[in-house]
Amino acid sequence: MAGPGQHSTSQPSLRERKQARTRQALIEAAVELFERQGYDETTVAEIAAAAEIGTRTFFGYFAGKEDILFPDSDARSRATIAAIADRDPAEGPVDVLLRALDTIAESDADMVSPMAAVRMRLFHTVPAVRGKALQVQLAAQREIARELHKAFPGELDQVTAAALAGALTGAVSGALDVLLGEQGAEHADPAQLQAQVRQATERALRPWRQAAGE
Amino acid sequence: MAGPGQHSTSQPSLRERKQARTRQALIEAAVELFERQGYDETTVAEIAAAAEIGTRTFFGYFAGKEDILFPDSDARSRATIAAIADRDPAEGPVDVLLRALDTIAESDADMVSPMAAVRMRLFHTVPAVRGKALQVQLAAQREIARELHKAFPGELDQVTAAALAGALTGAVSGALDVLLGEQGAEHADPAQLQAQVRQATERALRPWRQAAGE
DNA sequence: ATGCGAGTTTGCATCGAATGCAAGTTGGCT
DNA sequence: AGCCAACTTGCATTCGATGCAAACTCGCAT
Repeated sequence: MAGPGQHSTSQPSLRERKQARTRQALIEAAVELFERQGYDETTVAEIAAAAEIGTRTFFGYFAGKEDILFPDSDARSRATIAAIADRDPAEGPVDVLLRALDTIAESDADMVSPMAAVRMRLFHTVPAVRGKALQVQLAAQREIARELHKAFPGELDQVTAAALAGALTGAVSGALDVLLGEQGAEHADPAQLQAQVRQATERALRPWRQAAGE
Repeated sequence: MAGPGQHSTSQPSLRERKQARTRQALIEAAVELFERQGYDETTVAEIAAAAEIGTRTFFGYFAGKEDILFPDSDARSRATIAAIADRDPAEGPVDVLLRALDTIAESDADMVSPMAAVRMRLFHTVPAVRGKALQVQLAAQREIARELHKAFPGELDQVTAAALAGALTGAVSGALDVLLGEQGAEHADPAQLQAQVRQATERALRPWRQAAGE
């Protein structure tokens, strides 16, 4: 093997601390460079050099150039799954998902990170980044579908659970696509943004509230 | 410019016929090679050679290696837009979308093409192909959202239209992902496959059907 | 029919992402 | 101290993708 692998749940060793620092340095260097020169104009070699590691080593930390824009890519699905986990017995599937959506919007520090802005701009301009982002979304959607089916075995079979998960992520990303795609998205008020997403999603999923069980 | 560009609506000239043949030859050669050797093991040079054109010329016909798996990528959005166009005045947004999705599921001859099978297998194994497929889907979704908003200006603002388009396409693709993603999808005969697609779509859209008209 | 010109094809050179390989180097642990 | 495994790094290589300039082909007006 070539690259570092994540480790135990115990105290971080010197090695792990160093790797974490290197990883962070890579991310910051990349964001900085992407912002200044653009994505295609920045080479992996430059990023590695800026983080003071060998070019070859970069690929030990990230599988590809795009991947550096999606560290902790499964944060969203983890949050959703957590929301599903501690659900109220009275809640229906759609209620749980909408609550998860609220939870994410509140606790998601990623919406305001400097990287998020860069990522969003590159999403609209660089096909490779768009492709990667959509793959991350699909992975999350699949994970959600699986947990959803596990949490509501009687109510949702696998296909229906997948449909619901797809409907949720599709609705949210669709709304965000419009809200953030328009110019001036960077100066938007997060709270108002969330309200709009919430409202649009709720309307799109409304039929599921009653019809969830077949 | 380097590559050929599509032409008028009139009679296809000799030039255009040749290009169409070359394009088709490229597609068939690529599918054949992908099938036999796998995607990563097939180089663009091989595809071009099999179609008897220079390697450089390939990129005049397709922007990248993945793109050859998605010719006529906007067929779906065109069909949807057509369905939206000739809607009944009494139909609501959901009704129109449901009808559009039905039309697509039925008239989509692409589901049984030899390429479709290869494409589906590669979707699950090759990240680049998966990314491209998702981008095509997103493009269609956006187009649908735009037309939907245009068709129901008073009823649907842009955000809601996008959320609705995302929810429906997400639900269908989510259901298909589960139903066709499991093993054995490749060995099913076309008729059975088509039936499965129909069933998945049906179940994914059921909640909206029951609540249609609102 | 002839020949001009736009549209195409192609080879060549180049760049950059990505990977295998084979040393080196470093940190963890006894 | 010293071994072992994990990690780093450079080197060579493959392949996708693009710019460039020279050939070539077809459509069309004369």
